[in-house]
Amino acid sequence: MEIINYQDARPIYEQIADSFELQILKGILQKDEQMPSVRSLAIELSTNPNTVQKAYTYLENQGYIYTVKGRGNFVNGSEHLMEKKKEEIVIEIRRIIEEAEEIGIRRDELLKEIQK
Amino acid sequence: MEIINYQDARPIYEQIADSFELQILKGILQKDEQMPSVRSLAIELSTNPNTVQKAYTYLENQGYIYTVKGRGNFVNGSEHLMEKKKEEIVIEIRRIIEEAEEIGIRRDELLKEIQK
Amino acid sequence: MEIINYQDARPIYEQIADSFELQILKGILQKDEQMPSVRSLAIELSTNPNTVQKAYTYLENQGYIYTVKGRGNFVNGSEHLMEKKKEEIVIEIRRIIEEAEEIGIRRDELLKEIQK
Amino acid sequence: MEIINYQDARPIYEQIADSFELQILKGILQKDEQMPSVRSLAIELSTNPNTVQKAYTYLENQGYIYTVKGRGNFVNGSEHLMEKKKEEIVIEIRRIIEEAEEIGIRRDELLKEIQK
DNA sequence: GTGGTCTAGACCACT
DNA sequence: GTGGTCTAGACCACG
Repeated sequence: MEIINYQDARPIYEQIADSFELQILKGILQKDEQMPSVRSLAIELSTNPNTVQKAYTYLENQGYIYTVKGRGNFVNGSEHLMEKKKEEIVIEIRRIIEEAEEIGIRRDELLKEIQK
Repeated sequence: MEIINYQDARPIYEQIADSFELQILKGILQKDEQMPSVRSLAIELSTNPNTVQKAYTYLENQGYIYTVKGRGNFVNGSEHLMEKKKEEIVIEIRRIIEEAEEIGIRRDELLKEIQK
Repeated sequence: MEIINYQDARPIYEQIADSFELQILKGILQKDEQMPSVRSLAIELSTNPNTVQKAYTYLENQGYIYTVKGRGNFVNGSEHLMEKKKEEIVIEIRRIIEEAEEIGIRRDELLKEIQK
Repeated sequence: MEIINYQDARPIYEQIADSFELQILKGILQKDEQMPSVRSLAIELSTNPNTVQKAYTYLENQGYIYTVKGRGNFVNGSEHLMEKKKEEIVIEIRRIIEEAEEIGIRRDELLKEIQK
């Protein structure tokens, strides 16, 4: 899997974080599994350790991983993270639908299109 | 209507562009109506003319307005723009749903939540 | 006010963040007031812009400030931040008292001492 | 009792030290009782002997244990340690309350919340 | 000029 | 070896 796409406008650290978020939510990375070390991942992705560090700090703030000093970063359990993510997605879709309604696109029209 | 919200993380030019996009799609601004001049709008919004210009350029690229040299900027017709926008929204929602399915959230679960 | 204390074991960015958190909660910095720019504060504190940036990012995540791209950082309103902070303090004290009870120090003994 | 919690952000040596501090203050470990050897504890906790040694050094500095060269580590009496600990706790809580007062949270408000 | 991101390289605490 | 922090200096988007 290619993690970094330089064409992508999003910052590198965000692409890295998103990639791991996805792997954790999909269950590819399991609870308490060790993440690649900051340094090794930096080399693998041909990027700077600080950039990887920033991604990991973000993932830790979001509750996806936890850090053990001197040992490394490890994956957190994903059950309630999945619930949180689902909630976010629902809110996101609702927001888009409401914006659409504001410009006169009817909700049922959209839902019909989506269900196709 | 307040056009610029500084709490909003989006860049100013984008907020301005979105605001006019909305007004055009809603029909508040009608076909061939003249847009405020870059300078006057910059003063009204207490912002930089460069910022307004950037918003107008963006709106022109998106097909919402057209420029007549020496005369100003004018609104394009909104019929097919509305269709285009609706298409974009449908694609956007579909993309989100597909991403959700990738991490194991079922489509019908989401749709049930949305229709609440 | 001296913001950075090199004897202090806490990282510099945290000391900077805490200092501003305090100023905002005390009302010394008011809603929508502009924060010092990253660069100017870095010079003033004889530290690196990245360090100040890290402090500001932290303050933004905690809801103390907001960023306007190209303009600077500004103070958020502190009303509900104050509530949040008070909640945190209460939880912190309760935690300490419970730990004390575990080793046989009675709650009322402690409270009597505190009220002196 | 689980001594090490890797989810906990505190360093391992500190968690080990705290755990023994608690056992001594609770009286589970009695005066002059022998502590587990550095090596055996390291094996039991699946951690590094250096880490256990660091915890023991810390406990010795705090007066919780004493070392007899060639024989091992032994528990100190806990009577005056308890007094010292209680003192520390009171000071800690007072410090927090004073900080709260600095940002305008009233002492009696806090005490009311705590007693709930 | 302002913040946001990134690189290169360093030092420290912890294991 | 591992993460966390910091410095010095650079480039980009935004206004």
